Amino acid sequence: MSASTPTLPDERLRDAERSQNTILQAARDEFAEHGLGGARMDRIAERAGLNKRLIYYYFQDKEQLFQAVLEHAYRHIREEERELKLLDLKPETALRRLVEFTWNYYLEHPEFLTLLNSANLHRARHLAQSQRARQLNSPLIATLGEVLERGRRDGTFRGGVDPLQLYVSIAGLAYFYLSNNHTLSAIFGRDLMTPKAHSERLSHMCEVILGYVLKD
Amino acid sequence: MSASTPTLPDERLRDAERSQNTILQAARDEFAEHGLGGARMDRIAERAGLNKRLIYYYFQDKEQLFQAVLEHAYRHIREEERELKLLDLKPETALRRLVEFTWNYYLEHPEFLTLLNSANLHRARHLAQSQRARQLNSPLIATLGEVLERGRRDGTFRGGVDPLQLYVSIAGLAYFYLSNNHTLSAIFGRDLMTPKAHSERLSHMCEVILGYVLKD
Amino acid sequence: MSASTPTLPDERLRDAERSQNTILQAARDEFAEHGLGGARMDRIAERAGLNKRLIYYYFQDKEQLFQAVLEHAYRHIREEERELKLLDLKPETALRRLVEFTWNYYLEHPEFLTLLNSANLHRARHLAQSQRARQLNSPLIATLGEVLERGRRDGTFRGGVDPLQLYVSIAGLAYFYLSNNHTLSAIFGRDLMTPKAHSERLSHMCEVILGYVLKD
Amino acid sequence: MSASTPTLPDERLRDAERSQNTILQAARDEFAEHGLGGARMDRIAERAGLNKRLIYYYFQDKEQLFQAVLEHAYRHIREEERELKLLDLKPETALRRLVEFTWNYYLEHPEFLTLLNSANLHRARHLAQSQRARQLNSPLIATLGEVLERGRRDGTFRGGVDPLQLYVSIAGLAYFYLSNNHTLSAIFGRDLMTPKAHSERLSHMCEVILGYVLKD
DNA sequence: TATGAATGAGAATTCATTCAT
DNA sequence: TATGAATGAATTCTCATTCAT
Repeated sequence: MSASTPTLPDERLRDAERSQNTILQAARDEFAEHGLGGARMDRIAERAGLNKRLIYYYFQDKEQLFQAVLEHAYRHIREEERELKLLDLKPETALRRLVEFTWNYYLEHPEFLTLLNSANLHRARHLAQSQRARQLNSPLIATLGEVLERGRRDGTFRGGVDPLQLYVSIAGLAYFYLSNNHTLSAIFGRDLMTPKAHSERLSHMCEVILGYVLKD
Repeated sequence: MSASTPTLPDERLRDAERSQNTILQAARDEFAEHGLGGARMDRIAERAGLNKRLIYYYFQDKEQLFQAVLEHAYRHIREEERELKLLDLKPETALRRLVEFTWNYYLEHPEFLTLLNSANLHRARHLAQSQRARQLNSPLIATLGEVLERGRRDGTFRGGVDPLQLYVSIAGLAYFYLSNNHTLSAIFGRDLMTPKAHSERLSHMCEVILGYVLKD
Repeated sequence: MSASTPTLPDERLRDAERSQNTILQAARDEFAEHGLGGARMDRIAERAGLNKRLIYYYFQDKEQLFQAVLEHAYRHIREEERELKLLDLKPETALRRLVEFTWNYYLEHPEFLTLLNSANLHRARHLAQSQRARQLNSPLIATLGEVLERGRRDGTFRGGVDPLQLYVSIAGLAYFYLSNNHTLSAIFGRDLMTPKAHSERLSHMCEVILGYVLKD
Repeated sequence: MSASTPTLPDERLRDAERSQNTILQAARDEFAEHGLGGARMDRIAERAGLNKRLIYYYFQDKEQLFQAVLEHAYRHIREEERELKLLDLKPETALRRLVEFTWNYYLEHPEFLTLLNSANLHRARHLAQSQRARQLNSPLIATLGEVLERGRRDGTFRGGVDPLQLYVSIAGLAYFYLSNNHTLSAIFGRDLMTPKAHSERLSHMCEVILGYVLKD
């Protein structure tokens, strides 16, 4: 039946790719929910609705699967960052946009945060082993440096700001709030995940970052 | 001396307590290094130099052991925070001191960061189940609020600063840098853990936080 | 023959089924010999000549394995009971045949007795949880009732005999002798398991039961 | 305080004896509820409200504790049987009384049934090792033989009845009903443990046994 | 007599992974 | 490409028992 149609090879390829993607998403969710140590290959197969053996067929083992998931996650955020086109905006707007983007991305992709945590728990060896690690090296720091320089030149920004430090700060302001919201909520008894709380946090972040960079 | 004295019963007590503390420290290290899912009860016993069975004797199971470790870690940082005596200092100094303390504590207690990560991965259920959770609720936010208020009144600080937001920001600036240093280093190709890098980060944090709070 | 035919998939199926049956028999023997509490999963695997993991693969855990064994045992005796075709015999012969069958079945299936003991020690929760419990409800009581009624009508049997009471009595007469033969032997110093003793017991049982049911 | 009173040695002895009895009762309940394999020394200590070490002090190990429990149980039923004074009654009354006693004893001492089951599961090796085993050998069979003989002589009983067979039958009629009531109830869907059901069973038992022994 | 601390051997169960088709 | 069957090495947890006082 299907053997007689010429589209088979392509279809098979597409099926193969689709299977890999299904596995990748299932794995991402499982790793995000349980961490690398707590993730179960059985559950990944179940989530994917595919045979467990297939995971090994495509990804060799749990470690390499995690690595693939991690690469995927990085590639995704990098692509979105590229879409920002910060250099098309005036420096202050660009910076504000970066802060907003970072906040919103973390908010909408909580799995990214836990994946990062897992990666760091394992001392980022999955990135070190990744041949694509360099591709993950975002041009964002360079772009941010250019934004800061332009701002300094047009007099709106102070000078002497290290773009890497600034980037880490922007990320940290969003990350800690979202990644640790469970312990924070438990201890301070305040729900940090309401829409109102979210918008207050974003305002706060903008004030802190722009207050630091803007001249007077 | 103690061998001939009636302190023997006490020593027995002390042994039990010492064993529990030894287990607690070993568990803290193991959980910090491998996360809750990756930690091994065998290794904890080995680290403690005690029989594995004893862990169950004192802590029932892995979950409750983790909970005890977490409570312990929180109690420790809360005690240190209390020592800061921020209200004895003038507001600007107090704030700077809090930033420095936070940075140094995280730097010297990397296990605290990974324990927090694990706790959050499990949605802080170990804190939720802890009857001491409330005691962990540090008076720090209230103290910080008082510092901010004093600064506002004496004209050095701006008004309208939410102490919880500020605390989360201070923590976040330190936390992200240290907790994620492996992925950051891997991706940006810069060693963030040299003494020089550390002192630069602390300077940056102070500038950001004080720049935000100080008037003009 | 089968190796060259398209029955291969079937063989695979048969392997799974065969493995499950092998496990079931090994488990039955182990449970019969040591009770539920004393049975060892390791030994079951060894008896079956299969990997221990496979037991969990097919039966989830020890409890469900026991349940499966119990269902199996009941199904088996019920099938044999059905073969008796008591309604094809005249009442007295039918009753005698039931007594003989019960005695012989218990004698030849000592594992059935200990399985029942284990099941009762656990308050029959394995049957309560069994969805097939009702299927195990043999039509024997109804059949026996019919036999008793026919005997009453043709004047050989007395009336007013509760078939359930009678069934329990028949079973009890055989069960206690065989199930408790070790303590009985130890205490009364008489070997109850010689062929002669067996045939004497069966005679006694027939006399008791038929003496009770037969008119004068 | 207590060291100065002369009653101390006695008191201590009495305490020792009391402790042993407490342990014995706790053990009996635990073994009855869970069987030998399922019983837990920890739970026995807990039930007794005494330190676990003390059990070993008095009973050496689990096996010997079980043996002691078993001996105790046998001694108890034998004492009660002796109280029956069957030889003071006329044969028919004596036999009826034995049936009633057996039923009631099993009904009021369900632990005896499960202890017997455990003992038999272990092939009565605890009785074989017991030096008191012979003492457990009840004179009941001899007594029952005498009752039967008297009945035969006075023309109320048939001859040729083996007292051991009869005793096993009496016990079996009660035992199976009570010991297996959980599986019987589950399968036949009839509650066998109501007072009404109990009295019906006892009537049935008397009819069966006396119907068998009484002439015509 | 009595007890809390400690232990080694084992027991159920889990998990990543491979086999065979 | 896809899958159900099978496995060995852990892993958590349990249990009877002993130590030390």
